[in-house]
Amino acid sequence: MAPKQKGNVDIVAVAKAAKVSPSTVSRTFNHPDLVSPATRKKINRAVQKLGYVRNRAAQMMHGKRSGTIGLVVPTINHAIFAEVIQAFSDAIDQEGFTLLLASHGYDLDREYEMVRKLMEHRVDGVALIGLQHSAATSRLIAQQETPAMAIWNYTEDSELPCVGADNRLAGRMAAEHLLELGHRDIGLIFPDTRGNDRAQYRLSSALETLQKGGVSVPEDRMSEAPYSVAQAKQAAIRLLSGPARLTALLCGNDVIAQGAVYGAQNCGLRVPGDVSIIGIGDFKGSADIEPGLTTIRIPAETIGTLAGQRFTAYITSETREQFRLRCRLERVVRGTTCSAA
Amino acid sequence: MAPKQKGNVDIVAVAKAAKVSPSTVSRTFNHPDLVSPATRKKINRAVQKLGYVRNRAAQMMHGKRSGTIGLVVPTINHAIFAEVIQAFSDAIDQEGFTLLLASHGYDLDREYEMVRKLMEHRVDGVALIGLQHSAATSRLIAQQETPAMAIWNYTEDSELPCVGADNRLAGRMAAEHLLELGHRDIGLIFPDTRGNDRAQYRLSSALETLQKGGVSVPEDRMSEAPYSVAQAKQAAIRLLSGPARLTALLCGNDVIAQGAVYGAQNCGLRVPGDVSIIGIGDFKGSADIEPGLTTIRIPAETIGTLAGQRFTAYITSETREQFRLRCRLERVVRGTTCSAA
DNA sequence: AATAGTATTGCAAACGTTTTCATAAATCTT
DNA sequence: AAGATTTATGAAAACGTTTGCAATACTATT
Repeated sequence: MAPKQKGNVDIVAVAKAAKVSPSTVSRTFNHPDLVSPATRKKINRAVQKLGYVRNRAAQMMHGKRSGTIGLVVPTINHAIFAEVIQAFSDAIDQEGFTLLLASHGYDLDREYEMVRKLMEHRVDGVALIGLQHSAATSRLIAQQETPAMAIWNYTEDSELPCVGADNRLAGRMAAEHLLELGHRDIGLIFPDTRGNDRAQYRLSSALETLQKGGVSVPEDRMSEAPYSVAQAKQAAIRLLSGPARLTALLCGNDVIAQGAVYGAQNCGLRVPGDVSIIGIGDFKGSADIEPGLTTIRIPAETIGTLAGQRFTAYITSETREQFRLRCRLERVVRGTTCSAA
Repeated sequence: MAPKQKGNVDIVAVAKAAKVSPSTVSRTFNHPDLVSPATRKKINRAVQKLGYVRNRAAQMMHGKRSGTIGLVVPTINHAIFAEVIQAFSDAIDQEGFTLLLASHGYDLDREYEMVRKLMEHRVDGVALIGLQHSAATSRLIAQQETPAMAIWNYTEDSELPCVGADNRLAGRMAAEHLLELGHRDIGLIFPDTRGNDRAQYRLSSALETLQKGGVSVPEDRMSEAPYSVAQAKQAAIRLLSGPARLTALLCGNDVIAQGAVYGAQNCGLRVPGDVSIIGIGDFKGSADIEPGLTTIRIPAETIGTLAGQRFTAYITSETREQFRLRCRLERVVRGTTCSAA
């Protein structure tokens, strides 16, 4: 059926089969209006018969766009990033772009390597998670004049165009919620903040808000946990079985919060009766656990979609005007928080 | 610091800056042993100064590999695929490849489009999830002679090289577990099996095993649920509040199983006291919920890593000998199953 | 029926590399 | 110290496209 010319089906093979010149074949793809319908039909038949597939690398060499966008994330294996990646991928796919994906495991030096690698493939743009990046990365982006953007975090003075949420506000909202409920003895469980501006912002603003509310959080009420339910559970147990009688736990993200819920239950404490727990993120599944997790919702899907749409528009436009989109946060009160005593 | 030649830093710019010919520059990258140390140093300095970044598209035009591998998944936004993608990405990255990722939402026609799109970018190989694909997809792969492999599912007679688990066995193991515990009234909740051979295999072999064990599962004990805790919960409630007095639920994957646990609890049934529940997959988090989910573990990370390693080896080898790897399944008994009454 | 357009096609250069071949310089033979 | 190797470099062709320009074949105008 498909005669496959030992794999070397290129535009000139098609031209030969259709008895026209390569130029005409090329034009049929790129400017069909300049080619007569009859010729077009001949060419399409030849394309069909030979199973020709366009070679974008070769096109690219004429200043055409590669049609790829690079996305560099800390990790793929994460409810929240998975959701962003999916939405971003769908959005750029809609515009004919393909996703080049790389992850760096929260290591900013590896992030640089990944960006470099993507640039070797001449991506039309590179999207990064968060606004904190190594100087080398910024220099590289500037030097190559590759369009770049930040996803997930928003600040009004960001260097890069960005689409995301205000993580400082997220930390504040979580703290305010606990404050409003009358909690004074509050523990914090956060991930390592190095190279993770999202967590950094959340933590510092939560702390600040609590302070302003007259609540101080000494060292022994803070704990660090990686992105893992099991380890967060351990961290919560440590905190809750310590000397301080905590009535609330503020967690850096929903996975940690989920672990904290199990940890509290494990200590024989009822949630929210004995201890209130709030997360940040509203991951898929946070609504489903029992009791439903109270959290500050960050609209991952919306962010991914918007980021994809804006970025492709940015890339294809001539003007290249900066954009900064702040996505609204939402306090989602479910079953893991209630007023203190 | 970096003078950036209006973005047109190519190999001849470097050559000019280092006062050598472009050939020598090229050689410095590809066959450094053929160029004198002194010259190499000059060239590296020029590269540094101009911020030159290799152009793989241009290399590719000389029969060099593109250095990219395409991965087409049903969806990224899925605990289980996210884990595979991460592991696969890391494994191929190790070998210098970059990941081109696309998703099709369980639509085999869209899968074809995605494969085609990846081939336009001349990926060095394309990995697909599962063994069931449209005829068009298979034809395209054969015609283009692009190395291809299947991830996640294993059968000994697969057309494509594959790394995965035997999903038939998974279904059987889950059914056997319930049978061994003495359950006779068993309900099934599975996702839509169209275009999803993993679910198909699991379902049919579970059904078959139950049958052999003398347990029949009439239509009204089967329910369909998409990949969503909330909807699985509803499906479980429907099943458990029906006329049949079910003592066990066999779920097509862990997300559904988790929903089923909540559904059972919602019906006032204790798990596993009143109803046993088993899932398939052992997703991240399945161990953490309360009670821990009994499941058939499919080692996603191992599969992803192995797939990446084997595929890159396959691609870079001359011989191209087929490979088929079956990853071991494991029955993980946690807290959601116990013997019938 | 001759002229001026217009629609369609082909030629050839260009894109940024790699690689074969040829050449020049350095080193080794004896 | 002359030839024989070996080492280091450069020139040019090739890869698969796109596109500006030139050429040809139509069509419309008078």
